[in-house]
Amino acid sequence: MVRKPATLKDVAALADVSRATAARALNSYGYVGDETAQKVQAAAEKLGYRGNRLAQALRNGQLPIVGCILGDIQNPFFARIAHDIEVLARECGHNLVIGSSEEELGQEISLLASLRSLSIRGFVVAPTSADNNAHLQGLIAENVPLVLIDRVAEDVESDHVVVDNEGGARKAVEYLIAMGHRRIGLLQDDMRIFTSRERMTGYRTALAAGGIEPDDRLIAVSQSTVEHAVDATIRLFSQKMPPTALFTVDSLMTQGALLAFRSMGISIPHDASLIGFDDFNLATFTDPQITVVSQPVSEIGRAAARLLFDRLSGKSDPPQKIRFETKLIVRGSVSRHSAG
Amino acid sequence: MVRKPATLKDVAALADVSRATAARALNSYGYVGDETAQKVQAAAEKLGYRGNRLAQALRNGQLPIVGCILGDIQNPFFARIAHDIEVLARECGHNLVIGSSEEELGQEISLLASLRSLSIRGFVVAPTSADNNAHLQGLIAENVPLVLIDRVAEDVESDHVVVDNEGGARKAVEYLIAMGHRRIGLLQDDMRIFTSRERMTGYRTALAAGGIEPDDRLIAVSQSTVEHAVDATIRLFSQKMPPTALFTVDSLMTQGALLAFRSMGISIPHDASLIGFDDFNLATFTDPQITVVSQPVSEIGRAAARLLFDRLSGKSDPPQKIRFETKLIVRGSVSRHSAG
DNA sequence: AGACAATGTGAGATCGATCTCACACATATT
DNA sequence: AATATGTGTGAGATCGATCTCACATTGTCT
Repeated sequence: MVRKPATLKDVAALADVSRATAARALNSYGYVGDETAQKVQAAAEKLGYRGNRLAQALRNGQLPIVGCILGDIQNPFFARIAHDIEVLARECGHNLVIGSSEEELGQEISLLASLRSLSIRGFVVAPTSADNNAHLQGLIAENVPLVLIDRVAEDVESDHVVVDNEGGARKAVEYLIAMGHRRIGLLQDDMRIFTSRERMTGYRTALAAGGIEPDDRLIAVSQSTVEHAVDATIRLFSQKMPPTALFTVDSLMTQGALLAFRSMGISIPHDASLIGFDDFNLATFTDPQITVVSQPVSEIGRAAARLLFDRLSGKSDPPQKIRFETKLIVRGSVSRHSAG
Repeated sequence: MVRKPATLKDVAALADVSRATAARALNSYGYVGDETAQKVQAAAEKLGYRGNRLAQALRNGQLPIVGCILGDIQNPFFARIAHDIEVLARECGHNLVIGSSEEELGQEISLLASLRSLSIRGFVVAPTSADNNAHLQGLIAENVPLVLIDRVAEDVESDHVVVDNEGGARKAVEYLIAMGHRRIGLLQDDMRIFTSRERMTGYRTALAAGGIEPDDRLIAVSQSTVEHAVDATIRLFSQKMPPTALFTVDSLMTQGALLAFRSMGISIPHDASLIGFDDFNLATFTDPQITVVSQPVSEIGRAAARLLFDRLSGKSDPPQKIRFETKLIVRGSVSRHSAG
């Protein structure tokens, strides 16, 4: 009952030619007689011959698969990117392996090792850590195509696609300052993460430009999930002198902050103002709608995939560094603060 | 500059033993002398030997990868499932290849063919079509482990994990009827999709039980994206006699309906009532909060992965069919309709 | 002493596709 | 007639890991 898939040998036997000839007929290279070619085609057809990509890959050293290591596919930002990469990979005859690092460096490393032993052709990685990247340097050293996404890793000379995190954060905080806020909270990820560092820098730069003394008590760190962000927000706003405005560094955190505010009875924008980094589907469904810094999510995955497939098809330019602009989208979650 | 990864041959050469012995030492089977074993270990260590999973797979016929073909990773429902499967796969030493069928049967078929030629060990599939499934039957015939998810395919005898779609839809519509609605709209997917059929059945059953004549003009079909759902909702509610309540069959459609209502100036629940199938993150962020039929999303992926890995480890029970219950979560998007 | 296990090791086949090489036969060129 | 060129085909090596088998070398038991 358990049919094995047909092999080239089977096809060759049925067509009564050698394996070499069968291969020539099916891949159309070298000399093959018309008649022979047709016999082989017919035999292949009849047996439903598909070829074994594993064997092919072993021979030529590479599997037509690209790997993608992201923080978490459940984050809509990464889901969108994964989707776009998959579409382009499919167009290029490749499949996509996905792994979540869950923002753990160890997991990122072991995932990468596991995928490398598959002789995968190339990788798109959103590195967990900005500076601990021997594993990525290893890829470069062995000439394995790599595109970094969303985040840059120091000392790793590869293509990358990022957005202007610092500028985006700066715009957000400058806007809050312009609206009269001076106690501006920051809800951010782990500082190992590149985007977190950059957004933090933007935050500090804007504060400095506004002549505001930074205050560590206004900064909360949390994992990038709705649940953790809720807790962090509650901690932040339970202080004696809570912030009057909050800047959150990604959309899951923005959602967490919203939930926290609701549970604490803090009304937006009356009791506190809010700006989030990264626009999200439902930012306009809330009342008021949420003011955000948006990034061109739909471009990032496509750009990364394009860079990767350029490399795979042999391009060997110096590493390309793409940086997309961010945009402040003013909605209704920030109110003017009359200085106290 | 381009180091190739070390092979077993390299290790054997460095340890000054044969390939066979090196393999025995590294995989600990057969007889190997202690001293020899250590020499080999040391050599492997030194060369950073990793083994080539491709070659291993070619030899034993299977690659430690499972494939996952879903409608669209961007749908949070599928993203969650993909994530849970990936976690379990990782625990079992497997990687995950993801493909989006984009609800196209042709794409599902070609994706599956492509993954099969990789000698992937097993599949989790959310089949696009309820009845056109020769490709899935082919898997079963060749004894490739397959778990269907979210949807069942007729005549495919395999494990599956679904939810009680019909019951969920029935509960939703019964609730609307109990609240006095009689012109109840349905916004659904393509009828090829299994869940769509079942939810439609639930809808009809509830109407029949309530003594309400079904009316095709109250039923709109749309692809499962926010954008398409917006259009479909607008068409539905632009009629002379629009519905007084709407039941949407998934969370993206629910979001689309919300957007459409807003753009049409229809206020919920005052001008129209709304229930969605599948709870979503932000259903409680809107004002009013959205009443939904929830399904245990976090269980589905895990259950499917467990079934798959049970098969992979040799279990050969008759196909298991898991069906999770759904639950009506009453929030604020349905109002009592005083019959007109 | 001779037979028989237990313990170690290596040579070579295997998985499936591809590619180099050598060989066959035709036709064309001097 | 002898050499070159063009076509078509098959034998066998290769990719890397694994596994069967055969062959050693010990030690143990009658």
